[in-house]
Amino acid sequence: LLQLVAFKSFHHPVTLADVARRAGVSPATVSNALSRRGRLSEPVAERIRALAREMGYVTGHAGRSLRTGTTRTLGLIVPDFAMPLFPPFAQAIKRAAERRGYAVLMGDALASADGQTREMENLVARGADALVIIPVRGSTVVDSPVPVAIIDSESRPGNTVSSDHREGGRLLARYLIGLGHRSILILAGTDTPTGESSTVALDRTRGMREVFDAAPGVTYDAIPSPVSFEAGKDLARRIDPSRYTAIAATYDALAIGTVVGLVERGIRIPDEMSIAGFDDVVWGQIVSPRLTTIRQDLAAISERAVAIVTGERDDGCLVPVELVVRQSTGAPRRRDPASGASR
Amino acid sequence: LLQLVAFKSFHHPVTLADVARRAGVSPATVSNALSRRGRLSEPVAERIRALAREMGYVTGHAGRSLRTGTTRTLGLIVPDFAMPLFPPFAQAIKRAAERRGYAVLMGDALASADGQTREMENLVARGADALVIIPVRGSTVVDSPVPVAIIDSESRPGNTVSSDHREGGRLLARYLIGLGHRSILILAGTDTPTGESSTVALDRTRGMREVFDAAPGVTYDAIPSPVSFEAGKDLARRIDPSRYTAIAATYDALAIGTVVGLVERGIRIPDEMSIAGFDDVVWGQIVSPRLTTIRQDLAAISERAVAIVTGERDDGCLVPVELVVRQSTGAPRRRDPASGASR
DNA sequence: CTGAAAGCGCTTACAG
DNA sequence: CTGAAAGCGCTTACAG
Repeated sequence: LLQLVAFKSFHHPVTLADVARRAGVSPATVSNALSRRGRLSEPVAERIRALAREMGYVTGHAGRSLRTGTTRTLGLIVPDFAMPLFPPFAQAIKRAAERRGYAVLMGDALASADGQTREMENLVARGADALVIIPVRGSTVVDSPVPVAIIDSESRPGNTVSSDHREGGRLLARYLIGLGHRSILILAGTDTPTGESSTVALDRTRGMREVFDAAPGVTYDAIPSPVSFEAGKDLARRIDPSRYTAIAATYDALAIGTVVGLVERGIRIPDEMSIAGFDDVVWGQIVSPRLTTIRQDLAAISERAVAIVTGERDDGCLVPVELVVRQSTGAPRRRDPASGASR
Repeated sequence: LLQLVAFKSFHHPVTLADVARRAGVSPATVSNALSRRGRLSEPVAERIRALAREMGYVTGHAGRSLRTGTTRTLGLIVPDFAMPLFPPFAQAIKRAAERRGYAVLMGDALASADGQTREMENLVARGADALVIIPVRGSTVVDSPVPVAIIDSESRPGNTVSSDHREGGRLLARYLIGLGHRSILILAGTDTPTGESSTVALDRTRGMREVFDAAPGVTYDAIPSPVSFEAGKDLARRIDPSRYTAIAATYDALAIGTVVGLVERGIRIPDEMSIAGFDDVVWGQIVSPRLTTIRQDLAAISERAVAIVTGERDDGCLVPVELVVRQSTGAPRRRDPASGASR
């Protein structure tokens, strides 16, 4: 238990100069053999590369950084790692970065705008070449000395990459109407610690409103709310289930809390109430019934954000989202059984 | 949407030499003012520090690393960020590292032993001063050129820091017996992709066996299994609920899957079946009923692992665990209603 | 096609 | 108490 594995072999790392000496050439030549193809005759280069490999040479990062002024490291700041959306998001960004030979330094804003700013300074001081930021809801991203890509909503000023949250709202609204719902409750999830509304929540709500407003015979209420699981449970206790046949929450955590709260009240889902959320978070597959949701394309967003920040592209984009139908939504069975149930 | 925020101010960073010039002293003196207290007269030092602050100087990491041979960066490798235990674990390790002025480079083994080895090489090449590894279940940690702290079980050879998983098993077993359970099913969670058993699962099972073996009138079966949520759901379909009054799974995900699977079969929890797990993962608070579990002290483990790897200490330790009672366990109501129900 | 030299930004041992 | 010098490990512009 007390023995430290692998604490033994703290060999001095082998340097370019070591390899050069053994190869009988200059360090410059080794460097050229390793990185700049075509500068040396292939046989010589290959001999040097083989030797380097055999000696276990790996490029010293500090030396390279100092010389090139670049670290090939990206800083990533997420709002809060404890929220289920962000670990898979971070994985996607890491993959996109690795494909380009970049490492990623993770920052966690711990759900506060100050934390976000602190992490920005931190990561820059650590030598991040660029930053990818998923901002804390309602926060402003301060100025940065290195390139920044922001992943948020199309409504954020100066934004770069975002899911088409508004279209997501429309997709969900159309789906609910198609199922036969005519009285819908929107849990807007717009309350933030800072008081500034989350543009993501706003866009999702706006998309739903557009569709509901245009649909004859459909009524809805939209109430502001925080976004957490707990908030959903609280709300579920106060909702009048006779007034609506469906609830659309702008975040899965909120939707899941609502599901759990309503189930505790003995309300059957989806027969008495349909519920849906946004983001396709893992929790949605654990709750019973499993949650219908709008899924973001994390891989596509990450790919673009990293491409921007590494200088491959300079334009942001709107990434399509997708409706994922599960068991928490269905035709209303209680109040308007006649109205075109689709199954 | 297309505009890049903060892309403007790519000022050349201000260097030590810049500050020195403006202060009319040598770079060495600025360095001394900034880092080595007492080398300069306080007024002079303070004047230089103020100037540096005003000029926005931050220590260039590459230069410092090259000179000192140290990066003050820790590499962390987790088995799989998609598993709910690891994001909060990573947060705890990051906090422990930050308290000591270390940044952390995150590695994700993506649930494979090869991935783990690859990440080790990666992080070392990136200049990690040391590594903290939570190994993939059933994997071996290969030799490393930098200090490594391993977070696993006391049964792993060469291990350094671990929760007292065995004691956790004992705690849970005693609790179930105290509730009145006499026929218990252990879901051992010992199957791993590599075929090597997970020592964590083994220790947990061992702790439970010890207690059950010593308790008169208690019988139990222990069946091997994988550890996922899906595996739990599958198992739940095949379990004969008349044979046991309680199920103890060595991981929460497995326990939660079992809960969901049994609930789908209409089995009432905890009246007809008590279920408990290990780790106190967030999911356990989303499932209904909420899960009784054994909680690890992530902060204490992380603190020690980081202390070891930064050279503050050289001894590992066994960290106590804690029973968290929630709604998924209770006195057996069905088969032996007489036997000392404790509530 | 190959090598010697300069220099990236720091810190520390040494000299004054 | 303060400064000049050396050097950490690389890469690249330049000279041969």
